[in-house]
Amino acid sequence: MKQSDEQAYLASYNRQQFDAPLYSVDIAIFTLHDDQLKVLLVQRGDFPHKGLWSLPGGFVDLQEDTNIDITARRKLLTKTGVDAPLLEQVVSVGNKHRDPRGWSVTTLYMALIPYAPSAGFVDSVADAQWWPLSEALTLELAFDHQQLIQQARQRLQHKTAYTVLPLHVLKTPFSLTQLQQAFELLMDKKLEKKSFRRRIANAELLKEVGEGVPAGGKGRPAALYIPAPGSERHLFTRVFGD
Amino acid sequence: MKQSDEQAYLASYNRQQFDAPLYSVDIAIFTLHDDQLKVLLVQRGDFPHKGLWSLPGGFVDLQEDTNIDITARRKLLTKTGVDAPLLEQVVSVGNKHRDPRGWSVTTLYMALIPYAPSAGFVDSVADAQWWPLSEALTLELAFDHQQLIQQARQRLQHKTAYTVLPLHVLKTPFSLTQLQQAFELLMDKKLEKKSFRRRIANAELLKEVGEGVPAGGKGRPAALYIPAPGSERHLFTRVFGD
DNA sequence: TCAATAGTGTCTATAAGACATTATACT
DNA sequence: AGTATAATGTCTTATAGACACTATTGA
Repeated sequence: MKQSDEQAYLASYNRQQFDAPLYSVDIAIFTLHDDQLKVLLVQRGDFPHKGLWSLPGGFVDLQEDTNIDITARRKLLTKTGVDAPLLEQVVSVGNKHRDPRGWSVTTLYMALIPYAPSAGFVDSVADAQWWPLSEALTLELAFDHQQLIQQARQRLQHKTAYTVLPLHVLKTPFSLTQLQQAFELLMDKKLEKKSFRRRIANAELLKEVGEGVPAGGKGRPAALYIPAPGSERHLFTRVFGD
Repeated sequence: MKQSDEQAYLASYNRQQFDAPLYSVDIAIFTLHDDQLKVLLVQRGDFPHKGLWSLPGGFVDLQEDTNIDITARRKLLTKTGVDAPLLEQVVSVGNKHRDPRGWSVTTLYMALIPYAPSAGFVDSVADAQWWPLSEALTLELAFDHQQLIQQARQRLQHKTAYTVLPLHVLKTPFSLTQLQQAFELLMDKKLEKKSFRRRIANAELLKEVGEGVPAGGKGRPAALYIPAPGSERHLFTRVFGD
């Protein structure tokens, strides 16, 4: 009978009975290009804030989406043409004022992808564009997306110090010099070459797969590597570059 | 005119026009008591899952709450009598199946508080109770709260390795032995006494404020400490107990 | 003096910082 | 040979682990 009480309650439950906040997801996708950290923005085609640049994102499709990770991936794909298999949740922000339509909550995701494969695709979407982060930080963005970008960037910087997150922005195979440059750009900090290589070598995260041309086309050829399986989940017990 | 277009849009915007997920916050509050990590649970008085134990939490009050942190703090206070000034966001979980009423998103918060001050208060709220974590993990809890507790516990354990989170579960003043016990219980791992004390001393996080009785009432009295201002934000560059 | 708890000394192991040196390619 | 880039050697420094030792209290 307790069981049937619950069923009666659910049968008569009306989701619209209580006023609820708007709920959305937003995605900060970063990449490296021209020795710069770039973020993908889309120009809003609808109100509110029509015409302003913003993070890709949007509302949950209650029929199609089974969870919010899927919502984030779908929104990113349809709005920008970019597919990011590894979206990481950063934070949720919810308050009365961030959206002119009223009380609103968003869950912010972050991801890193190599530049080339997506660039072609993105270029075909007229209103999606990679922005150098330094420029993006000076734009007037929709909603509180300026702050969201900064939170994502902070998480990025922090996590780079004890994970191998930068692996995700490189096309494979890559050289150790390229990997170090990726770390340096994501951390916004120069690293000692020897320390860097020791750390990577000791962790046994990479597989050597041959040789390639050096950076700049001159000099000694560099050994090339691909990530070893499971390497993305490696955690260092000591932060880097302190 | 672009401005007035936007205003016309907002004036005619109907929040109920699109079906939205339910949105709630849930809070996992931990404390230490009887040498055990405990979590605060409330017994559900309403459907769904009436009668089951659950994390305190609930829906946003669009009139009263200005942001979700405030929602979390208010829900915790009204449901359990506990006021936690430092709620930390853990993760948001949203999917089609976690709530029988349909698509639902929750933002999970976590906090640590000293046992005594709240315990009295909590005891007066009939349906709120501290549970040893080991027991809580065997209970049938409402919704996906079993998994939420585990995620909060994991974050707790992880953060204890590079912050001074355990400071928050102690009544001040405390001895270094008590502090070490707090670390050990939160990390679920024994620590070397000398390493622990060296680490704390080097970080200059504590202020000595006298002497007190030793643990167990026997033996040499222990020096007592309080946290120095700003110590809660200290980050170690090397994880502990590895 | 013994038991119990608080606190210190000291040696080793690990990994990062600094920076000099060697290696391999192209012109 | 000269230059550019890749890769390594090695000394110093910082901090954790291990564990023995001393210090201070009450019974």
